[in-house]
Amino acid sequence: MDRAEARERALDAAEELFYGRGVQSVGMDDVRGTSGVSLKRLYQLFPAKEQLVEAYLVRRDTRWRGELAAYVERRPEPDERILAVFDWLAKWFREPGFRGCAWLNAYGELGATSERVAAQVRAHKRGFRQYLEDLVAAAGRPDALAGQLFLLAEGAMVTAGVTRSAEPAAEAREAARRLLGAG
Amino acid sequence: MDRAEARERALDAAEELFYGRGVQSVGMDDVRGTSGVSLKRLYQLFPAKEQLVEAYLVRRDTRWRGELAAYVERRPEPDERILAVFDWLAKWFREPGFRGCAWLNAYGELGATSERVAAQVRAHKRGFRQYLEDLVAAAGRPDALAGQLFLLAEGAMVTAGVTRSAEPAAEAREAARRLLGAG
DNA sequence: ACCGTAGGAGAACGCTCGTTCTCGCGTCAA
DNA sequence: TTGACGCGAGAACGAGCGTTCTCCTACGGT
Repeated sequence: MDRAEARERALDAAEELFYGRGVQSVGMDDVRGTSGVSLKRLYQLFPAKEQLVEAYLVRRDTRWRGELAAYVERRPEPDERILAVFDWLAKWFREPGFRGCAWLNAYGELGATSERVAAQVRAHKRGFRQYLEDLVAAAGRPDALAGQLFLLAEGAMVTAGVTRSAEPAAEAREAARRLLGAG
Repeated sequence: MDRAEARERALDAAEELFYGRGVQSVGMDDVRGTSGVSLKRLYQLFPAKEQLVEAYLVRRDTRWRGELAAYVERRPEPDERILAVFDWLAKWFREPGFRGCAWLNAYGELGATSERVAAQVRAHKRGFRQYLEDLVAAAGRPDALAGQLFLLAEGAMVTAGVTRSAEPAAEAREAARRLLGAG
């Protein structure tokens, strides 16, 4: 197992464990057990747990936004693309093991104590919001709409996480549809 | 200092510390130091830290929803009342020391490990949502609107917490106004 | 064959923190 | 006055865990 593969395995384990059980209730020893990467190697790759958390959030951010964009861009119409964001959320919420937004969970746990984690969360949310702004601009809609869609999406993620239901995605989609209709 | 006063002081300290720094980074010894209530007394009043957290969330829920209702009910018009919810959020977001929604923060920190805390969070959100449903019904608006307003409010709280800005309240208010206008 | 090095397993260390215990003082009933 | 009790201060205990260290094995180059 070379360095790159060890890194991937460590991040796979970190993602599964941190997202599923929360960061603080997972020890480095759990990451070792799940990944098969020894503690020594883990600390060579990530000098401290905080940096493993950061790397987990970075990698997940890339994949999350990539999958969203891939899904959305299958729709040809600009207005359809905007609504597709909420369809994708619904699909995500229904995945087994869904436990809310990884970044908001991490922020609740570590935002007050880790500046690196807080910065990652802000970067992810900024990226998502920027993506919505791009979709809104491409549809020739007013800028202000993007912020409103963003709030609907955030509310849906948080509510789906707490209530363990996919329903908020449909509610948010309907609200978005009405905002589009009225705009 | 009798039992009731000790309880209030303990909860005052718990609220200040848990909300300001997160639950996990505050020790029972910090609560003792801030409240002036001895550890022995604290453990008489709350047999475990988890129950102090629970009591903190319960008491804050009562006050939070009470203050919201008091603010909203100063407006006579039903539609105005709905929008007043977002004005109140804006006021809350601007308070010094605002650090996001206490319940969502607690959920991110403890939702995965404490069923009691998770239940309190769900109860609080259910109560808030029910309040919106009442306002919507009183305005003669369709039920579905309440869920949409709820998502806007949740999105605004979460975004205001992460970005340390009151702006999301105004964005959510504008979206709500448009949903009302279109409904 | 031999040495140097990398890496794995897991013990060890040090700190934090939830919870309990000890001790000593003040109070109040009889 | 005395003795039982409640309580505060803070030490003590024990578990969890991030991080480092020790020891041993395996292997690659000469």
